[in-house]
Amino acid sequence: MTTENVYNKMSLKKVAEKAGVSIATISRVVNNSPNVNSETRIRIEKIIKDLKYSPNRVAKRLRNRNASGNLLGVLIPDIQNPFYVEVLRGIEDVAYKKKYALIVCNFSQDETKEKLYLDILQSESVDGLIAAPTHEHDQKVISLVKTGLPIVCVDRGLTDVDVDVVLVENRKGAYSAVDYLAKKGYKRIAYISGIPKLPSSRDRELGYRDALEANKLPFYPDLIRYGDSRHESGVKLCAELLDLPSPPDAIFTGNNLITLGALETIHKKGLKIPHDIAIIGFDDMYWSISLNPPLTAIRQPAYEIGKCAAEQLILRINNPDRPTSSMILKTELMIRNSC
Amino acid sequence: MTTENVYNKMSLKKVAEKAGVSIATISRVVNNSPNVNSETRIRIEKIIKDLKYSPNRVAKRLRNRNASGNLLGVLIPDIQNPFYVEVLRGIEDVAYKKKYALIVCNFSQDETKEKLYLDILQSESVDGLIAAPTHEHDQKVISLVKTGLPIVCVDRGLTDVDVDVVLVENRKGAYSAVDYLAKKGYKRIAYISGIPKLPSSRDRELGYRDALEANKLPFYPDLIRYGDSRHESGVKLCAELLDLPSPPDAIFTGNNLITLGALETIHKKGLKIPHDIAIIGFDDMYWSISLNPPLTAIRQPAYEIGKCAAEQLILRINNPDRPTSSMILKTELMIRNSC
DNA sequence: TATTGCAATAAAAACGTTTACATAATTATT
DNA sequence: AATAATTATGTAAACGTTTTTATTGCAATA
Repeated sequence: MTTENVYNKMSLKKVAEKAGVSIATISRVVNNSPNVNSETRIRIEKIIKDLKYSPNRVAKRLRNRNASGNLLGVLIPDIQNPFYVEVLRGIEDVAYKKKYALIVCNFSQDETKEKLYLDILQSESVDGLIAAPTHEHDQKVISLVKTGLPIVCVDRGLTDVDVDVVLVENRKGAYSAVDYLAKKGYKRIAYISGIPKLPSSRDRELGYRDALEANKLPFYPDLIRYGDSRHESGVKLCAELLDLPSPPDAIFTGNNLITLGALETIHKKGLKIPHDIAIIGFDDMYWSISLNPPLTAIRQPAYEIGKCAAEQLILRINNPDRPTSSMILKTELMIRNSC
Repeated sequence: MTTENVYNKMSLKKVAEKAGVSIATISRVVNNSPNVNSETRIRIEKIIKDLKYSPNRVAKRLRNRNASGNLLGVLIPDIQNPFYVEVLRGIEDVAYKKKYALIVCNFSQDETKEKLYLDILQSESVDGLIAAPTHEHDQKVISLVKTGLPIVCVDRGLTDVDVDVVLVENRKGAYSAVDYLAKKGYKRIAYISGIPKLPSSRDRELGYRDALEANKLPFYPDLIRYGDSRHESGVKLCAELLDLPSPPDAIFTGNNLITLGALETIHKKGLKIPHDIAIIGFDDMYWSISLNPPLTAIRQPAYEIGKCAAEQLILRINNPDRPTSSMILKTELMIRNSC
C-alpha cells in the first residue's frame, strides 16, 4: 500500500511555478477572466493540461462561501420509497448537466437525523438545498430559509415563510382515485394515510372525503387509518381493516410503501384482488404492471418534480432576488386491474 | 428576501474575540486537545454554546486534506436498481453513526459520467470512497486506488490492484437458482445476463453453466442473452426468448431490473407463471411477495454489503496500512411461487 | 539565587482559492 | 511629445481551520 501520489495533487501555485507567472494569472485563465494576454493564455492552458491541473473544489467553496461551489444538498425522508428515488433522479440529471454535485442526505423520517444533516449541509457551505421537510412547521428548515440559503421544497410546503416549492395536486389526485372506486360501485372505501402531520397526507384525506361526499357515500371513521408512510404501516393497518367486523370492499393507500405493505397483507390472507378487496394506490411505480394484479394507481410525476426543483433551485442561486414560485404538478390515473 | 444571517456564521475567530483568547485555544477546546486550563475550558465551552458555534467542515477539509473531513464518496451505477438503494442504506446507516456525510454519485452506467464524478469526489477531498466500478479494469478507479485514497469496492472487484472488496457468491447463487429450476424438471432454462463485462454477470453465467452440467442438461447458446442490466433489457430480451421457435420453459434473470422487465413482457403476452413460463430472479426485493405470482429469487444481502463496505472503509481510513481484505457474503434462495 | 522544567497560551504558517488593489507596460488621445 | 487610458500582470489579503513553534509565567530543583 503505497501512498506515493497523494501529495502530488496540483495546485495553482505549482502551475504558476511551472509557468513562471503568478497564481493570479493562472486563476484568471482557469476562470476565463478577461485581461489576460492571448499568447500567455494559450501557453498556460497547455501547461494546465500537461500537469493535469484541476481546481480544488474545497478551497473554492471556502473562498466564496455560498457561491459557485457547485454543490447542492438534497434532503429526503426515505430513500426506500421509489417515489423519492425518482425525484432524486430528476434532481441528479439536471444537477449533472449544470456541473453540480449532490450531497444526498436520507433522514429516514427521523427528525434528529434531519437536524444533524441540515447542520452538516450548512457547514459544508452548499450553494443550495432541495428538501422535503418533516412537516410544514419544520423549524430547522424554516430557519435555514431565513438565513438566505437558496432552498426549494418538494412534496411538502412550509408555512410562515416564503419559499420556492414544487408540489403535486394531492387533493385532486386522491379525489380522482376515490371517485373512480365509487363509480365502480364500491361502497365501503377505506383510506390508509401516511404520517398525518404531513400536508400531503392531509390533502389526500381531503380528496378522499370530497369524493365520498360527491358520490353520496357515508364516511366511516373506522375506515381511515393513520400510519407512518412505511411498508410496515401498510402491512399492519391493512390487516386491521380486513379484520374489522364489517371490512372495507376497497382500499385507497396513501403512498407507495403503504400500497406494497397492504398488498403483502392481502396476499398473505389469500384474498383475491379485486374480487375480495379492491385497491388503488397513490403513487405509481414503473413495475406496477408486474404486480398481482397490475395495480391501478395515481401517478405522480416524480422525476419531473425533481427536475423542476433542481431547475428552480439553480435559477434562485443565480438570482437570489427573483420572486418565489410554487409549481403544482398534475397527477394521472393509471387504470389497471386492481379495482 | 433578506439575507441577514448569511454572514453571521460563527468562526473560531469570533469566539476567540468574545473569549479574549487566541483562536488556537478555542480550537484546542473544540477538539478536546490537552494542555488547556480546565477553568478556561469550561468558560470557553459556555461561550461556544452561547454563540452556537460549530466548526466549518469545508475549512477543516482544506486544512487536513484526506483526514477527518468526515465526508465519504459513494459511486453507484444505477440508483433505480433497488439493490443499490439497499446497499446505500447500509452505507448510510453506518456513516451516520460515525458522523460521516455522504456525497452520492449515481453514474447511470455511463462511463463519462463516472469519470466526471470521480474527479469531483477527488476534488472534494473525500476521506474515502465506496464504489461499484463499471468493470474490473476501470482505469479511473484503479488510478484512484493507486493514489492512496481509501477505497472499498462493492459488487464488483478490480484486477491488477490491491483493494478492499465486498462481494457476494455470484457463482454459487446462480448455481443454486438454476439447480433449483432443473430439479423441478425444467429442461430449457434461459439466462438473461446483465452487462457481460461485469465480473458479477460472468460469474452468474458460470454458475448457470455449472448447474446445467451438473444436471446433465444441454447448453443452448440461443438461450443465453446479454443485456445492459436495465429494465428495458429485461423487456426486450425476454420477448426475444419467448419468440424463439422453441422457447425456454424457464428463465433465470440476471438482476432485479431485468426480472421486472421480463415479468412485464410475460404479463403483456398473457402468459401464466409458472405454467407457461417459469422465472427465478437474481436479487430479491422486499415486495417480491406482492408480485404476480410471488417471485422465487436469490437474495443478496444488499443492506449488509453496504454496511460491511462502510465499516471496512472507516477502518482503512483510520489505519491506511492494514492489509486489504475481501469479504464474500452468502446468498439465499427465497422460494415462492414463480417456478 | 540562578537554572531548569512544565503548563498554558499566543503567534504564525499552511491548505488552495479569488479578488481588490497596485504596478508596469503598452496604446490611444491631445 | 506629453499625458491619459487601457491592458497585462503581480501582490497580498481573506475564507476558517489545525498545528508547529515561540513565548510567558510559575514552581521545583540545585
